[in-house]
Amino acid sequence: MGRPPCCEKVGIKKGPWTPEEDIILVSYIQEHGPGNWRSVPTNTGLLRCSKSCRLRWTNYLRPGIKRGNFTPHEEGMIIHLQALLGNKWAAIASYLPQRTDNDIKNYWNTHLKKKLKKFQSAIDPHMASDSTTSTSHQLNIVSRRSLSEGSLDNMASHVTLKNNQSSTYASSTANISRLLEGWMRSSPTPKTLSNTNHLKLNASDDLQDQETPAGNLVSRREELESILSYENLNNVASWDRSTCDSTQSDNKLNPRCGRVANDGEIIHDDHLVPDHDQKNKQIIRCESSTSAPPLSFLEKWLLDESAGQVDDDQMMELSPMSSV
DNA sequence: AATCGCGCCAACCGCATCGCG
DNA sequence: CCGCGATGCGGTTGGCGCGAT
Repeated sequence: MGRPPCCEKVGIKKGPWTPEEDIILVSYIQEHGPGNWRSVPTNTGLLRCSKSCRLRWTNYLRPGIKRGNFTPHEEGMIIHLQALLGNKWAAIASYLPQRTDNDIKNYWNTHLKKKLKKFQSAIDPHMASDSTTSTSHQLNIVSRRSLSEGSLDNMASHVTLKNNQSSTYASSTANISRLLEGWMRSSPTPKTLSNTNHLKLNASDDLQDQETPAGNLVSRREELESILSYENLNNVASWDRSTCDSTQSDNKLNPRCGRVANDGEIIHDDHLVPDHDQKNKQIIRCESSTSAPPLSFLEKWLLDESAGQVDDDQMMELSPMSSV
């Protein structure tokens, strides 16, 4: 016999919430605070299961939720974070505090997937059907431009134009890197990167052994570019993402299973191959800092990339929200 | 005006994970 | 360490609205 449904109790109401139910729930939470959802239906008299109450609160009634259209910047962030983290909607949502994971998930499924398809067709018809080409990698290219230029639609037309200019474009990592490199040069906030070394497409590169230019910013950028490289992204896509579970509110996000020191510096645990070992999980999960935690590596990078495009309000949004 | 098809999104379902005794 | 209840998360569904025919 299978597991009984969560809300099998007779008399439990399902379906859309009424304004009256919303009011009851909100006033209860105002008084008692969110949490202890099990007791909410009993204490309020709501004929809803605890899950339903929690979902209604977190996805709809919670204060500070922004509804309506996603901005191009939000779009870019979602695409980029999705490429890095996969379908970890809660983790992605923590970087867009005004959006719920459900919202982001819906937006991804209804809008961004389609846009990606459109983009794939534009960038290379073969690529779109080539299962060996990492979707994450394509998305990273898209998202970085999207962050910089404002929208995915612009990106698709940009790439179409680029393809027309060069009929020899092929879905190779080299060409992809060239595309990315071209963008890096045209980035609104160019950085002093080593021209020869700033795209690393070999997953066997040992990051620890690389000589990096002085300055954390540059080394981190190189770090990320390595992460974003084709092979590494495939790795990221294939390993169990839970090993870098960023849903823990006090963890620093580190896409490559390193540790993030309090100053934001990445510390690699290269011996920690992604696996299901719980002990490793404990190590991989990054230590939380004390008050006013520093921006994570990824946040800094995102901020950096979109500099000049992001207004102050959006900047504020970049801090991962502590769980409610 | 009626019907159909489709897109969107709130909500559900079930598994995973956490936390406590 | 283990079991169990509570909570979190992500995939999926169903209903509503709207445009096309």
